[in-house]
Amino acid sequence: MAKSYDHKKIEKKWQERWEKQKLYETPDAVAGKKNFYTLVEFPYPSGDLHVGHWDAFAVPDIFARMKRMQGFNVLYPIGFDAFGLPAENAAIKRNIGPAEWIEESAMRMRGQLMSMGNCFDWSRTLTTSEPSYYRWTQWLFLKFYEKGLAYRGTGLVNWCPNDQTVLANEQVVDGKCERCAAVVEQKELEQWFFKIRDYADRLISDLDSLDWPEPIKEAQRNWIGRSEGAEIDFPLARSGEKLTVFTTRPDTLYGGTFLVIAPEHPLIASLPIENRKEVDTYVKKAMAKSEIERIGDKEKTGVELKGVKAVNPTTGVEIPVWAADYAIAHFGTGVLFGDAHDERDVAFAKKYGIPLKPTLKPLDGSDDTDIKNLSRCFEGKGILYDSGEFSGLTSDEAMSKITEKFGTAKVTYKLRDWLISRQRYWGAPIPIVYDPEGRPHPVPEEHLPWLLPTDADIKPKGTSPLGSSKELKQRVEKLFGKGWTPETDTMDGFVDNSWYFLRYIDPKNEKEFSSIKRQKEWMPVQRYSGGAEHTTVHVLYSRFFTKALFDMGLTTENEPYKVRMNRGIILAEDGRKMSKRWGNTVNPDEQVANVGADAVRTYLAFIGPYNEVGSFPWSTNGLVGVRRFLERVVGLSDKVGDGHVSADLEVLLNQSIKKVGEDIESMKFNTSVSQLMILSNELGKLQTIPKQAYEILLKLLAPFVPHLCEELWEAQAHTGSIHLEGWPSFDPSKLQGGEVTIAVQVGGKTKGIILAKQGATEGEVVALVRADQKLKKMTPERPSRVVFVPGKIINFIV
RNA sequence: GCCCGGGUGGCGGAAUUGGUAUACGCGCACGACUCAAAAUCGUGUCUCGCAAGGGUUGUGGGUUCGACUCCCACCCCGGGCACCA
Repeated sequence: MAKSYDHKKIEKKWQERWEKQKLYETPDAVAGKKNFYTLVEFPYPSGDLHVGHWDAFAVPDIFARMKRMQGFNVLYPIGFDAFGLPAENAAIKRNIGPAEWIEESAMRMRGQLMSMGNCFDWSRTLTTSEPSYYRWTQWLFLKFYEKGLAYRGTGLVNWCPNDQTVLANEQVVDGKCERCAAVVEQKELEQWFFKIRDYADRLISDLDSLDWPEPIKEAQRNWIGRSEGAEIDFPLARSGEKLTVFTTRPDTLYGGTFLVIAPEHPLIASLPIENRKEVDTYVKKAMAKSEIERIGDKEKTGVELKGVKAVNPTTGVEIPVWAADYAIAHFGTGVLFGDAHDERDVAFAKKYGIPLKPTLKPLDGSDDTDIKNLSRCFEGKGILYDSGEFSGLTSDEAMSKITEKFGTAKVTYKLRDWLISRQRYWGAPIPIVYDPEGRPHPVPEEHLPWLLPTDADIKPKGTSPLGSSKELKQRVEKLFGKGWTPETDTMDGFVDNSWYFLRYIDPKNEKEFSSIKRQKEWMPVQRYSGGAEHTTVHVLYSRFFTKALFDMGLTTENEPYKVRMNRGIILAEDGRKMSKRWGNTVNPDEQVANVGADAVRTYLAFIGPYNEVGSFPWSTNGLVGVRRFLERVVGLSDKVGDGHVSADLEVLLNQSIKKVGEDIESMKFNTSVSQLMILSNELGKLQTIPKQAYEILLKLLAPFVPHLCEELWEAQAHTGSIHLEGWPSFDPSKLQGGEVTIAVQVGGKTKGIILAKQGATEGEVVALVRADQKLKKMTPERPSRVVFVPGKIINFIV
């Protein structure tokens, strides 16, 4: 009869005791222990924890706990990402103030987080919307401003008509707002930006040295979108002006028969255009289109800038200039030359009857009539002709030579500077004030935190809510003088969370945002896991922050995260995404009430490989299976006694210690759980379970099942916490028993297995096969060859 | 279109990195216990075959004594970028 397993009682008991004993408070340094920083993305206070949160926080806790047992001083912190759109929208939906909402929901979530039984150090917790935190967000803004990395710029920006604010490029997914899915519009506005583009090269090249999964690196490279090419000046005929184009294919320059300028290009306004009215109409129409419409429109449109002629610098030929919306204002120079070796240029030229001039033939010398008569567009690299002194060269040879003669080598990026202004209330106020002439000035440090006023009308209405605050207006006039006005935009929430990991390690510091001393003790983060959707947003931004601060001497690291991992997602039982709309959500609180936090944690660990991004359907049956496993472990304790550890059991114990430890280290929790099941199944077969063996099982299981293992450990007459025990070590010489199984093959096909003593020679194994009734018949008597892999395979080749 | 992953039972997934494919769990079937059911325990469970045997890791080829693993071509799924010059 198995002992009862009252998870509610056990989990409550140990959570209280841990808190009382401050078991998980992490000192900055412990003699004889190395510091180890492991991090998970902190939640925004949504009011309720869902299964995804359990997957995000309770599963990596297994890793943190093993590291603790392995003798590291482990920091596993948690806090709330409380500023920003999600939190504010949640508050507005419930019709209460964001500050109240944050307080209320953070309190409830804290309780839910506690129920996971994680080894979070709550003494270091932080909330980004608290003045003690955001004063440092503002301080960092001022540092960026000082270094010219924060600037005010005018240009076309993404505008979400639903959230009533501008958005960074990273927050626009397929032309829609990532939060509310409204189609994003383009607006010409003056906004604050961070110069992340200055770091584009380093953000790419430093990836090489990082031990990160390739897909994450690749996604960042794609996002930054580095292109090498050349800038080439095309002088305008009968004018001192010129248009500069960017191209990645300077080898086709001789065939450049027209220029294309982006409709939004500011230069259009100043060019001597004869058909000004027509052009202006086109520009207006193009700009009214959303990004989605523009991309969706396969048909290219454009208008010729009559009266404007550019000169191809290679030939001196005058060529027409067109405005067309397939040219993008913010890529390269916003101007390109059209030629016969680019599909888009050819399609455009054919539509409008612009002449084309092919200048490349295939490298292999194959027939190129179809290319010459323009029935096929050849985009590859080839051999040049009709290209002056460069005729006969290959594209690769010609590119650098033509660049040298007519232009300058240049690198450009898809990445745009980070737009950080938000026309919303719930964010850190940008610490800038304007003098009566409208010039910006930083708010002096002594006035930080530059408090978010409480008297503003927070409803989003397209202009910054802070503009409605009398208190802020008066504050500015009082401090700076009559006619001075405040900046009324707040900062993007992603600014707050670009540096939070540096605050956990020095959370109470009132003099610095994060001291170098603490950074030296803790940084870099050894393991960082989070959602795949943050790859080109938060992860990129925080890398940029770290690098910028590193250059200012404010951080010790050039890269914040030693290892970054993206987590998969937990689907509903029906294989779809969990959604209130489908009514298929799983409430973790209910599951915890039914089977306990320990079972839920272990089930999520068991569901699939944590180190791979996948989608895993929830299975209540699977959860029950894990609960049964834990009940069996409880049942085992009845049979624990002073038994002798057999040779076979010793091998299994050593194998288990190795497997479980290694798999936790690489976040393959599913296979460590499987090994623990194997071990406990084997122990269950014994009449008496040696105490020593049972206690090894408990220690290996403790990171997964922290409450129950503590209870069972105490029942074995221990007074200290199992979580303060050392992680078991294995003896590499005892990973194999005296006997090994050897597969017997004929021509590579397995016919059976044979048991041989460890270290058996080929002759001995052959003799065993000959002695086996069944195998004797199947194996050739006179094989042409025998392949023998000691301890593994004997292969008879006919 | 370019670039990353991936394709293994009814399902989630294993496979010591070239060496017994399908571990572990779920589900299912049968049995034990029970008046019965649930729970629990036991046995079985890739496939064809009564068996002896044979076949099987998306498809087709190749390398090798031996391929889920390496190479080539193709198909499909997931993800990133995308009128980026």
